[in-house]
Amino acid sequence: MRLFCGMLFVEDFTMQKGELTRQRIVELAAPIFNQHGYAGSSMQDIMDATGLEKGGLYRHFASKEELAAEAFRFALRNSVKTRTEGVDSADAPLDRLRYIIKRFIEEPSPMPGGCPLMNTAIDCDDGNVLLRTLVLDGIADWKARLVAIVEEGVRRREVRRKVDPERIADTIIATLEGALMISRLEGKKTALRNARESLEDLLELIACSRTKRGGQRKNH
Amino acid sequence: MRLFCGMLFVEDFTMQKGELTRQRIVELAAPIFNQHGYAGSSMQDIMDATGLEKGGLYRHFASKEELAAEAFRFALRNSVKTRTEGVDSADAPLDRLRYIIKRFIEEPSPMPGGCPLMNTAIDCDDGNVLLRTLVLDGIADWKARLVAIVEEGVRRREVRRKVDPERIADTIIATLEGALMISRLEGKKTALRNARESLEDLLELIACSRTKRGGQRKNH
Amino acid sequence: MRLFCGMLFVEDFTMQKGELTRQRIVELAAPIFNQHGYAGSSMQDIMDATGLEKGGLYRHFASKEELAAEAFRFALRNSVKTRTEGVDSADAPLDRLRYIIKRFIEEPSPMPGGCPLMNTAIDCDDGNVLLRTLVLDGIADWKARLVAIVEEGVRRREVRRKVDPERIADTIIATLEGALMISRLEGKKTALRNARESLEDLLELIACSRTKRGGQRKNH
Amino acid sequence: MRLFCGMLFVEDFTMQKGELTRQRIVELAAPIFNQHGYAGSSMQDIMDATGLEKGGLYRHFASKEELAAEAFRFALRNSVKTRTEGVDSADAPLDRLRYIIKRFIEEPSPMPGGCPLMNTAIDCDDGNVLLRTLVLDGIADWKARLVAIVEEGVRRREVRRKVDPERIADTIIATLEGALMISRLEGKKTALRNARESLEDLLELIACSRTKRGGQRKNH
DNA sequence: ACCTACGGGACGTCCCGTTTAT
DNA sequence: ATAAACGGGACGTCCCGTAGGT
Repeated sequence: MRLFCGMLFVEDFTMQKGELTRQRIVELAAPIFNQHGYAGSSMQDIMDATGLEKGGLYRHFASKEELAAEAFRFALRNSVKTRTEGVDSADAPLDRLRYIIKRFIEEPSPMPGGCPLMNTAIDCDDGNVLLRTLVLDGIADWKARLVAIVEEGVRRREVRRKVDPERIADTIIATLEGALMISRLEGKKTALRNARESLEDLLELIACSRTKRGGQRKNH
Repeated sequence: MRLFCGMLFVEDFTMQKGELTRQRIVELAAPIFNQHGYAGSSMQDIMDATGLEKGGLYRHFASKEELAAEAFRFALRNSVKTRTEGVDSADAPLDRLRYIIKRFIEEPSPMPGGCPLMNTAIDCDDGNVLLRTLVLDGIADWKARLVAIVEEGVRRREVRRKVDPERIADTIIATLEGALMISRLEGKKTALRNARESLEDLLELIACSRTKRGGQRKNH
Repeated sequence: MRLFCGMLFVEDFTMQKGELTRQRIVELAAPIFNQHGYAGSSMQDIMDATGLEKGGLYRHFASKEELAAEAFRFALRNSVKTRTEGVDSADAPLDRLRYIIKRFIEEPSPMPGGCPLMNTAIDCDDGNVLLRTLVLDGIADWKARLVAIVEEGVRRREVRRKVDPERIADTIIATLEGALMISRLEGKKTALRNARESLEDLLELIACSRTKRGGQRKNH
Repeated sequence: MRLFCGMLFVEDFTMQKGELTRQRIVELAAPIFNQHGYAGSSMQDIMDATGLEKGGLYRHFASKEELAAEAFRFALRNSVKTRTEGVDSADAPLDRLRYIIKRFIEEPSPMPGGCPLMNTAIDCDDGNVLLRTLVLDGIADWKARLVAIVEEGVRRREVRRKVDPERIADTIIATLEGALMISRLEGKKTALRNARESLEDLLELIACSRTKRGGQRKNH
């Protein structure tokens, strides 16, 4: 039996009906929590979406919080997958960063409600410890991935030695997430496109040889 | 009677007791809504914070939504005020931008819970139309302010002619807000400081004479 | 303010909205419990019937059991009222008994589901102490009423002195209730009509002068 | 293999273990359903009584409803058997009726919870079609038996020609069942005894020669 | 401005009837 | 025949936002 489990195909000959139901619940709950937040989503909403009753839900999850955590994990996995799909098509580290930025702008989130990381980061600003940890991990992962690429760039002499990889990672993440927020609010992609342009300026700035593409740029 | 003076409501000499109470409610409700979101904040929470009973609250606000709107207005006003305080100390447009960025980093938000704009933008992603409009206005104001400064820079020959002021505005806002989010999540200011550095790179990039400060920069 | 409260008009200037709602719940719950029994009726059924939510119901009744008890009281009051309406039109005790029997046959129960006394008697055969007491009281009341009429008949020399009033009361109640059960089951009134005829035979038997109507009877 | 002998299923020599278990389940389930009704009895109750697990139960019965039906059949068979035992000791039709009435009063029901017919009649007043049919059949059987006796009485000139046998049957059943209900409720046999006396009056009334026992009666 | 009443509805527990794997 | 798994749904508690009365 071949099962789609988040971003991975998992071979599991023993997966039970209950496990499938659990998966289904998670998949349907994820967009709800992502759109309305933890407090703004009710178990009734999940019941409506899944067609299950209370009993069916609570058999698979001990509490709303646990379900929300699972749903977040799923949403994050999905987002990461979409955002990183095809990165390997580029070889040069800077091109990989450019690809990632482009991908983010073009396919902001496969999950209704925007970026699960940002949504949940803000939603769980109060007590919810579990969610908070998960978001923190998510951000750390993302940052690590970007840092690795920048470091690889330095190693390959494509990126200047003095550049702080973490600064670049932070900046990319911050700018993209912030722009996504504005973009969603305004209902148009301008902010995202503007962010992309500025980030590409930034990449050029940290590149070893600036002259390569600099002359062709249009806006400055 | 309330008088709007600059960014703040100032009590008139004839302000009634009721009006004062209303003001007090708003001030105490703002951090609550900003921290826990609309759905996550209850009238009971407001009661606890103000020491008033429900009836007392509903005497001043027709509904929770109205109170939340008022609270958001207050929170936004407060944030804007804090962030723009002292901008006039700098004269050159680019310096003003630098000042604004520095201010944001150092005094991220006087309102517990972070930036009301971002929080509310994400919180009201679902139905809440009133709040959504207010946030949109808030972002537009902020953007307009930044655009005006960049335009002034162009006029003064301090900023290159080809630069799109809106792109700069979008980038600054996006990067600052995104970095604030990360910063709050991580519980340390690194992300904000990194964002600042990158934004200053950006400003230098759009400045007419690059040579001025470029040589002194440490990281590239 | 004039309120219909079960079988009585009650003058109550202070009756609140909540009390009205409570009344409404009872009135709508009574037929449900009477039809499906205690275990067979759910609070959800009551919610559906009243249009209220859980909270609205449990504000007025501490538990399902309490609501069921109140509903039974209402159902019983209603039944008694219907069955005794117009008894006073007859003066002679035996005629009053005949009238009561006739009334029972013709208007077996105003409450969907049949006689609340019988239904509840059988339904609460297990633990439910509260309901059991109420049913017992209901039966006792009914019996007392019939006993009083028979005794009055004895006093007026209309009924033979040796007749045991309680036996007559028990017989009338038993026969009517039993016949009603059969009647409802069969979906036709034959059993009730047969019971009536037999009961009238019985009344004639205990009357002082048998000759009066005996010759005119058709079936024996 | 089961053999129907008189009123009971009797085990054949070749009866399998499974069939025995099924029989045992029915016997233990019958009093439970008879006492608490269909909705008030749970499969868990049956499990507790039989010591079987759910799977064991469902091996023998496709559903709760089927088990309840079987249990009712058993309970009814048992009741009928007890009530008719020894009727043949009397020869004269009226005496047989008197015997049946006496038996009913003295041995109201061998099945805990009272008469299965009455209990189920009232319990299945709502949807349950299968049970309803069984009860209807049960009543019809009983009535037929009584009608046959009365008709035999007419044939033997023991009962007046004009008497409607069905009326007598209906009256006897109704009165006995009604009295049983009262009796069980009150926790004493008075109602049953009173019913018996009245029914004996009735029998005397339909008998051809009244004089026989009339003079010895005490109460009128 | 307080206080209470009101009805809505979320959450979670428990157990029910049924199915499945063993 | 057992035992666990499954999804349904009942019950009841708590608190929410709101409305009125005082």
